[in-house]
Amino acid sequence: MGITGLIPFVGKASSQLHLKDIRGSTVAVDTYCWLHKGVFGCAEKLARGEDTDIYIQYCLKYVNMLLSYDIKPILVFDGQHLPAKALTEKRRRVSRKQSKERAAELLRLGRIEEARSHMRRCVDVTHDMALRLIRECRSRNVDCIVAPYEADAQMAWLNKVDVAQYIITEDSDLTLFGAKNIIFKLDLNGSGLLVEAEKLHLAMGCKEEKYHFDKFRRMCILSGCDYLDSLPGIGLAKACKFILKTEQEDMRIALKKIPSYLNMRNLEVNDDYIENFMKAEATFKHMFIYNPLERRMQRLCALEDYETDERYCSNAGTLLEDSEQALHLALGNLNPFSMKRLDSWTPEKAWPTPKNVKRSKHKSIWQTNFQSENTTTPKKENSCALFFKKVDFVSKTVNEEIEANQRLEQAKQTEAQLFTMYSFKAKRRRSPSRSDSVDQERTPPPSPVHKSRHNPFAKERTIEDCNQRSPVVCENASLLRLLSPKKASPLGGEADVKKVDSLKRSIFAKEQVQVRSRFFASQDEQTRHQKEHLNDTEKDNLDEQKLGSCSGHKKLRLERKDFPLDNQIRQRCNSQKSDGETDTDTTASSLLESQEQCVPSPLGSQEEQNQSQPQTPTKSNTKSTTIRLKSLDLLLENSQDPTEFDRNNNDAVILLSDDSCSSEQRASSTSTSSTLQRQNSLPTSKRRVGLSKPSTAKKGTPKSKTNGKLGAVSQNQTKLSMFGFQKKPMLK
DNA sequence: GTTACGTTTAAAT
DNA sequence: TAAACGTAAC
Repeated sequence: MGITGLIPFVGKASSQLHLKDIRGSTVAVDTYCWLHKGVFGCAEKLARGEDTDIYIQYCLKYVNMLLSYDIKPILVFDGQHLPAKALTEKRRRVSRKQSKERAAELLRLGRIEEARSHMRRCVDVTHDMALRLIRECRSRNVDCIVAPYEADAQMAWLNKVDVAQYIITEDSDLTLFGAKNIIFKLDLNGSGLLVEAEKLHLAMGCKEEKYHFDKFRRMCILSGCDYLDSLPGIGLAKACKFILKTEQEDMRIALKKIPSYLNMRNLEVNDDYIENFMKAEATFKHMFIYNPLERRMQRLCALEDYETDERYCSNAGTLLEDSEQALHLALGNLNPFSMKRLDSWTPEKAWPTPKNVKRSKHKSIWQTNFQSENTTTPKKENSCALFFKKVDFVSKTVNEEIEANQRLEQAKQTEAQLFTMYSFKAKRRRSPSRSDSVDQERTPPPSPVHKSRHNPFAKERTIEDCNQRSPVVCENASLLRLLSPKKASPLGGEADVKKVDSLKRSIFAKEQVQVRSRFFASQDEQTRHQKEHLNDTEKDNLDEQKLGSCSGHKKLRLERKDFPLDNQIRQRCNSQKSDGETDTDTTASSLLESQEQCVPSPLGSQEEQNQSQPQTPTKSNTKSTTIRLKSLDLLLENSQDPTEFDRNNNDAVILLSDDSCSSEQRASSTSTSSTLQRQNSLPTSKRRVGLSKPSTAKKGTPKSKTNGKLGAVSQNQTKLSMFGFQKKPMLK
């Protein structure tokens, strides 16, 4: 039941959280929440008495999700019912029975849909069902514990002693047990709502120095909780008002002042209510839990801690004298209601692992040496990040560069992790020189390197290279390869792999690459200053004018009907292209981008992606040449023949900036290579690849204004939209 | 503005 | 089952 309206009430103490933020931690899970949701999917089968494991599989999905984020789950189950909740449970049983009878009746009448609705209401989660899940978890080395009474108290204790740093539940009652970090509404994408106890004073509107957790708990009890109904007319708001007003610590005295403090003269606070209030408070403080580290039952908080009179603890459970029985109850071997032995599992015995079951490597709370090695809070991992070199040729100072380098060094330790995050399930084609390249990655060659001033992602070239080889239009090997694989990679597939490796090195190891979601740009100072004095329409006109006159651009059109995707990639793609991207004149960027959207992201949640794309412009903007390394990698990996791109006639448009080019040129795929070759004669400093709309373009500009074209870019402007990683740079 | 209460909706596949 | 929502009463 929980506290009505508590989650909205604690809004100021809550924040969105993703499981990736709590890697390496341990969470206690209110497993009945998952079981109840899982049961919903197979309620009809269960109501008919058919065997199903759908609810088990549903729970295991969550377990696996947690494990995938290197989070150790401890599944906590409810134990015996407290006397205080006996009435509630009885009501529920009656309600379920009625629902079952009604469902049967509706089925007889042929009203299937209505019957289904009632069938969902008549299914209960039994301990047998919980035991099935416990058995599955045991085989996966995932810890489970059955609380002597309420799972809430057990989880709060695990949180209190720091065995679990977070708690996953849907029950707002948990906050009253003193849990520190609670995750509500966790979904299968890994997103949830974190409520932090240390911020609860914000929700109450109380100064931190005047706040004590007891005040919050008393407020909640006053507003009505599982163990005590509220006084008529008292909700969270009024309870909060009263608690903040009273200075009296002794609630037996304070509660009598409610009518006068809240100006509710007709309200009666009798002795019964006060007695029950004291009992409710004691229940939240002193309920019995099981300590798996010391293998004994104990109270959540000792009575001495609060100098609580034991007579108020009548709803806080009783101590099981038989310690063996208490242990087996906690292990899940006993039915908590009948105390009947159902299983004989012990943590000491090595149990065989079923085939195809992957065991977690986390240390079990049931291991005797767990406490000595796991009592410290896991170190929060440094955020891994890539940095991008902000191409600001005017204002960049040496100090800034040093700072950026320092940040890069700090980020390096997590590069390996980052590579893992952005790796693909598709098998990587390993080149024979792979090991060499890995070594090189660790110890970059000390040779003098010529770095492009315009393209931070450009492949590094030695000075000798610059002298010997004719300059290429596209310094980015991957992009060039995409445009013209034959010309770009005369050495064949192996050379391409090397090029990509080198490209990666240049991004991840050498260059300072700040990752932005889709594109990054250095603003052309001249254009920017010019635009500052113009209104939006004039800005757009300026953009169009620049593009139209093509004073510095060359437009290449690669006629292709289909993009080279192997079946594996195609299967991942769910036609997520938006309307704007389904034009027949689809650009290479949008094609790549639409594919990119289909590639499973290590980040997962949409919300997070939004966060990581603070400057993501409108669709028309993102349609610009945004080519992601991941896509290129994927394409390269999945294309056995480097010339495969040519065989597929994709429709791609790439803008190239070139002062010497005075008019818009279009070239078919057959002429692309020659066009690129002509570009080779251009001065390096004037090469532009992958131009996109300037970031100063008015957000949400109607497509008609820009005519669906890419934005104008002046000759000094470098706007590369080639590697739009989704990882948000998070630096501390 | 707050509370109480009835109704609707989402939960899963 | 509980949260969310709408509405009426105070």
